[in-house]
Amino acid sequence: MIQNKDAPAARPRGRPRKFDEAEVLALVRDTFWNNGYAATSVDDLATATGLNRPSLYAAFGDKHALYLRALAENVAWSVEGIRQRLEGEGPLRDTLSSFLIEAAENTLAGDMGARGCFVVCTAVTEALRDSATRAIAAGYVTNVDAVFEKRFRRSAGELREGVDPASAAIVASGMLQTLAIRARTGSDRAALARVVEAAVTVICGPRTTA
Amino acid sequence: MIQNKDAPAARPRGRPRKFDEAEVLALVRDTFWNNGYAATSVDDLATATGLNRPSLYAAFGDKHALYLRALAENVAWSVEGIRQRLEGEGPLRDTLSSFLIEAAENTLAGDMGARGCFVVCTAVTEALRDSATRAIAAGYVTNVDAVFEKRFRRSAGELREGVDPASAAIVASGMLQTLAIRARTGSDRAALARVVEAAVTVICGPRTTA
DNA sequence: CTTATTTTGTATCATCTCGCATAAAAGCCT
DNA sequence: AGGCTTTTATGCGAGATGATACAAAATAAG
Repeated sequence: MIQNKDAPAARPRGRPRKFDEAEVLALVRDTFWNNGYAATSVDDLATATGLNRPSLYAAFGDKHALYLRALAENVAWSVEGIRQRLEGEGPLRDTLSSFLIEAAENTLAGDMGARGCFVVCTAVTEALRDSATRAIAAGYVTNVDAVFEKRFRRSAGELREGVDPASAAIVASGMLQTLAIRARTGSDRAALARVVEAAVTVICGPRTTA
Repeated sequence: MIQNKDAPAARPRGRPRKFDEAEVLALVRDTFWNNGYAATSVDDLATATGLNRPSLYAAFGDKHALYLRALAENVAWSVEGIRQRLEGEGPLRDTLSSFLIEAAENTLAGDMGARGCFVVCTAVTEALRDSATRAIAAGYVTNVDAVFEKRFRRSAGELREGVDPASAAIVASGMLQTLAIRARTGSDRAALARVVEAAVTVICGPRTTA
């Protein structure tokens, strides 16, 4: 009873790991994100993480399991991030606009250049051959739609007339995807800003509407 | 002068080819389209086309050149197809709606399942590492935007109030992309129809507006 | 018929890739 | 200290992959 019961896992048993699992997963995710699943070799992952292949296999399973894990975590993290950034109490137009601008900024990030969205720009390619990847990607699409719809339902009065929350959500979701695609294909910040402006306009109406 | 001057290339010189270049390119394109660039081996292409590797190399260059060629042709064909399908004289809403429904139908096609759009669902992944692919994909995005914008400018009066042709084009282009992404991740025909309906509504206004 | 030219098809080569076997290392427990 | 357990690190092996060499085949030109 002198021992605390929620210590940091109490040092398991054998030789301690030299890596942090979350950190390694982030590096793995970034590598897959940059190159896609098929073009990433396990060697690439080992180099990127500083681990050697057997350590990767022991900790996470094979390449496919590693990809699915990184993808699933990214989806969960991403959907939750969207939810949080939309929950503000201000005018819907402002919330949506600043959310999309921040999203655009995220798609422009990346150590090799604008990398877009992990799901949209890498998982979609694999989705046809790999049903597990497809399922996770489908979950992303569905959940993003749902998050937008829930938020829009709360402020349904601020949507353009005749645009129901579900439709607005589909459009917002689609515009989020096009931001990623455009960033990865070379669109610059100004071009993405025009995308954001267009999205906000069709969802909330023209700016000088008040 | 007895010889015609526009005969079918007048039989070049040596042993004749046993394949049609356009047919082979279509099969190559389908293979890349299904699996993406990185996951497609030259062996896969040889099997799909019925040619052997040396014939492929001799006729088209290496795998990368083959991909770029298939991609570029698909972009040109695709952009031109969009342009043609939008040029009708009827109400913009109807033209846009039936165009998008047909586009949705196309994204659902594919011998392995709904394959989406060649550019959006395969080239985007490679775009970060490969500048040639990125350039072609960027050209697709830019040209689709331009085609939509031109069409919308012609019927600017049928756009929702406050939505300029350029913004409408960005939204239409983005919704076309999301159709591809959704199809490839498993959305069914009904779900895509809702996407089309949402797109038409935000661009042309609610249906009962007349 | 012979020669030149081009394509086909088999075989080959060097490299990459995945996944694992094996032994050394590093920490716990008694 | 000695044993137990888990991780690390080197290395290996079967197979895939990209690309080419080379000879046989097929056709036009002379």
